[in-house]
Amino acid sequence: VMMLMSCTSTMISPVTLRRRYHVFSFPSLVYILLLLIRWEEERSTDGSKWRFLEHKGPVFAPPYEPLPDKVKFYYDGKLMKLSAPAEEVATFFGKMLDHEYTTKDIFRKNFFKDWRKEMTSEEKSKITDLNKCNFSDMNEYFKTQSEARKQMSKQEKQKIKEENERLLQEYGFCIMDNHKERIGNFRIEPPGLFRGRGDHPKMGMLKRRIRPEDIIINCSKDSKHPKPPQGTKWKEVRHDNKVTWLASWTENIQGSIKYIMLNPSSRIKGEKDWQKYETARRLKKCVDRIRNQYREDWKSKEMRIRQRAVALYFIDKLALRAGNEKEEGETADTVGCCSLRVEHIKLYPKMDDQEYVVEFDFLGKDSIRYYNKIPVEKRVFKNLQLFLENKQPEDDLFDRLNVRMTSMMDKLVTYFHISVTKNYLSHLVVSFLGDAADDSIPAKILSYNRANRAVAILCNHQRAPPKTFEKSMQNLQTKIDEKQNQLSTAKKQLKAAKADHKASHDEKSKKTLEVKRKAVQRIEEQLMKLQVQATDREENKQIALGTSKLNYLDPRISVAWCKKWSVPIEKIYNKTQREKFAWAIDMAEKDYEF
DNA sequence: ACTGGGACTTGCTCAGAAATTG
DNA sequence: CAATTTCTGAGCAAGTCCCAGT
Repeated sequence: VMMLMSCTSTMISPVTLRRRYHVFSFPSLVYILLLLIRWEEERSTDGSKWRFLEHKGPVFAPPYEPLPDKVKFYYDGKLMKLSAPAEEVATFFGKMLDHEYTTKDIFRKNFFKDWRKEMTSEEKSKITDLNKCNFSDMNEYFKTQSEARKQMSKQEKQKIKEENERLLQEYGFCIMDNHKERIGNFRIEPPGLFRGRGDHPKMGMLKRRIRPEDIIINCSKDSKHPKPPQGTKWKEVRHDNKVTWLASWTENIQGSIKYIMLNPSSRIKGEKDWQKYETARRLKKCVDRIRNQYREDWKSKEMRIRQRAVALYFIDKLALRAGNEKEEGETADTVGCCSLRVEHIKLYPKMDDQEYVVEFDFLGKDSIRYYNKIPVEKRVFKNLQLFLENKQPEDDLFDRLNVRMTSMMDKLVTYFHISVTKNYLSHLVVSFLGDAADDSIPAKILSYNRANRAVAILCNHQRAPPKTFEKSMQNLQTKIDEKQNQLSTAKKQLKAAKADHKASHDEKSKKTLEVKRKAVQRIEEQLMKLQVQATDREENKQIALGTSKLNYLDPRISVAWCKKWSVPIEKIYNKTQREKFAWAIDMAEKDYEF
């Protein structure tokens, strides 16, 4: 713990992230002026996040449009006209008829309960059984509608696009400390049915419509405050520069607060991101000592120290999440390291040719299954046996341990989670990204993706193989075969051309020879590209790369790697990603070391 | 010291855009 | 050019962590 504290105390001094603003779309003189002054400034030390903040407030969901009369609803086979509020909620369900959710008992039960609350007393007395409700006409209607939307003419589509663009220009940006910044989510979430993931006890509940009266606005005192829609009022307007959000409201399912915040490309998010990697980098310096320490702690007299040491070992080795406690019955039953229960692990003193194997099987974040078998050190194994003694399956594995047992524990776990995993992961990448000297660009990118994949696998970022995977794989294979045929044809032609040239030695045959040679080369390149693509896709079948690329890999490593091997940055980051990582692209030189 | 909840990051899903193919 | 496949971003749920109040 002391080691960690000494690590903490060398915190980076109040962030000074240099940021250059290359792009301005704001057509005002002010911004042209700002463009000329390259802006580099100190952040304050008192925890304030900004000095000036001005925005136009959120965009609300469009009001409910009642269904046309031709769309019918039947209860128990009989036609029924619903009141507008009841009808609106009914349409939420009607839209989802094809979704698996609507077959789930909990979903149906929760929906029905909340739906009844919106009914008139007359409706309430009639509609008592969801199974007797017929939403199929509604469902049909919405399908037709979306079909119609797809069939719209180019001009109509263009018009919608322009309208969206206008909304984005008006509400999608704010001014924070002299800069125009993109807002992440300026639209208020529309009403609908809550779609919790996994076995969520609240799935199907009505997510109510948010009104201006629910919204707290946050902006500078001296800014032009956003105007609430005509005839309405904000819940509150405050001026809190210790936080980064522009607006917030309380959601009715869990009672938690939702926010309107800036886009990842914004200064405020970029700085935070940069800080995260800097913390991880600093941890690199003391990680060895920490590892030695927790190994020592496996022998501690105190049970809670031993539990902590084993938990840390898991987090370190397997990149498990910390596992905060959560309220029972409020969310799906998922766990992380510290909240593992006896039922989630199995111990095998011997398994095949390995000793001391621990088998993990539990639902983690988003109810994604974590399944893993790993051999551990004898001492860890013995400790685990000890922790399991006299316990029921539903008891906590680490019963003496609480993520927040002490503030020290907080720090420790925090460090491990954000640092060790991430730090370690970045290391992994470095080693994977090591040598790419004479590979072609596609081959280099393959090796980049492999490094990315290694991280994703460690973090258990799985995905279901895409529905069309097999087919698209086959298509690719066909293409490869075709290319191969093409290649052999081209090679034959080349050979013929060579012979021809040898025989005649004239200019014309020389030219043909050159052309053929080029053709072979080109086809070979194309073939190679396809083969690399096939390998990449095959390896990527069950793994989602996005999250680790966006949140765990220090972008400066990627950028440096690109510079070092002359891989264009566009090959690994798309436009949005380049915006998010602008700070890293600006900062990292080819010799950057994590 | 403890705890509730506020703030912010992470991560999945799906619709629509873009690219590719026939 | 339409049909199909792939990619991208928006949307929002679900985590983590920290701070303020007791």
